[in-house]
Amino acid sequence: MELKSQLVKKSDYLWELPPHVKKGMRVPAQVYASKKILEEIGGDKSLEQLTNVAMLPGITKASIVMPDVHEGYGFPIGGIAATAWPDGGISPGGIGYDINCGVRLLTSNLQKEDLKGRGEELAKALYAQIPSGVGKGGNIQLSEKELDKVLTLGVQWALKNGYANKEDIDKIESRGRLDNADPVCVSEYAKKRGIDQLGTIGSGNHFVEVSYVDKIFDQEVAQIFGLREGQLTILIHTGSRGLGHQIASDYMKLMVASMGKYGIEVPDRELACVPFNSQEGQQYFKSMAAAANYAWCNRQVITWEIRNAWKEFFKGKDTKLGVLYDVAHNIAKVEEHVVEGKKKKLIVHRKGSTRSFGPGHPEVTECYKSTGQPVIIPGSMGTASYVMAGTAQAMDESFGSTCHGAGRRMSRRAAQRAVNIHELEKELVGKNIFVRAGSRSGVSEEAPIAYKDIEEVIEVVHQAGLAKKIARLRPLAVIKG
DNA sequence: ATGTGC
Repeated sequence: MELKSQLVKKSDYLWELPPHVKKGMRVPAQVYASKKILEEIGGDKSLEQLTNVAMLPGITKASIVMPDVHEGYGFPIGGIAATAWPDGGISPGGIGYDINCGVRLLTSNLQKEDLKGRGEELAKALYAQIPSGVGKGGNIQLSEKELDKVLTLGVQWALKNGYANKEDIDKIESRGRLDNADPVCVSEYAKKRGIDQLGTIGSGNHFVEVSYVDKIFDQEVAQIFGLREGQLTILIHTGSRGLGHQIASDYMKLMVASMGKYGIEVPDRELACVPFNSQEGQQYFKSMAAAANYAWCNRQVITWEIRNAWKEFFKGKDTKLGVLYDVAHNIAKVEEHVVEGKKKKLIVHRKGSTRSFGPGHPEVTECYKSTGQPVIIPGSMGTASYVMAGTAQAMDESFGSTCHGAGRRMSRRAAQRAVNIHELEKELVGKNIFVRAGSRSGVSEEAPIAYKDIEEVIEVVHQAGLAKKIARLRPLAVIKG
């Protein structure tokens, strides 16, 4: 029977496939969605993948997806899989090819009016300053030894080398550094691909976007986050580039080869995993941490590039740019969660899913302790993005996780076919949004119709209590690969 | 996502 028709309604925003729907499921499969979102789910392999994930060794409580779910490599994108520490499975497919793909939000001291009539000019100025595109290198020359330091130190490297302010560090998830990173576990080829890509955006759905605060939903929290209506903000969405991609490829291959040794069987090779505490598991985890550090460093160097361009562009004005927060949405972390009343140490895979740690959590930075961590959710190109806050309910239900974006509803190819690029460009200009991109086909793939409605996705996680709406941002200028 | 594929 079709999986979708077997979904059991648990609440207005939560649906479940019980373990008996498919042989081998160890836990239920859960979908956070409204009725409207549900209509768009299941046209691809995402539900099949969700139930496959429920078969992972050591999977705890449930295999979970958010309303932005869509098909991914083995695991669905928009999902969370927590396995039992120390010997539950760790799977590169549960993290994705772009290790520590994530989003950073910068806040300015300028208002929308300060940009009036200069949107296109700003897009050009930023495009000139920030390298982008597939396979593109950047302007920073690293020696092999320095690259190893980036992999080990993350944003600490950026601070030591003048690309970061001390205040930035506290406003980055895990302070921009995972200390278990080990460059020895990273292949020479992966390093070669990463050595000249620090400070670059890449392509696909990666971007730098100048936006403004269009609406505030929670005045008190917005004030603590440093947000006010009309304020210019900047979103950075990118990850670990060729380096992370190569690490993912290297270890997916290794895990397929070593899985049998541990007696692990999974329904799809793309779910290949090994015990977290096995030699291969640890090698991957240390390598993944190195890629995560690279990605945080990448978003930090891009911040530095933007700060330089901003200073020049708004000469004579208050050009200070602060970091509101930086989140990873493709990563695995060892975390403690309460499951069935008991504290448990888990390996939490988030693939296209964002941490949403609530108020008072020890891992939430001091300045946001009272509000819960900032959660930054980018919408599709030309639509809104959201700033949310983590909740206690997310800690109870979804291992402290929420969605990561609008989520595709059309494949890249389908989008290319469906979108008339000239009309799309006209439409964006009509909305006063200036896009500067290296590839026109790349813009088509990212057209808003290729994505779900961000408003609906946000409403689901807000109503479900997994994150709280704080502010909405609207785009003004976008830089893409 | 990715110097875009077995």
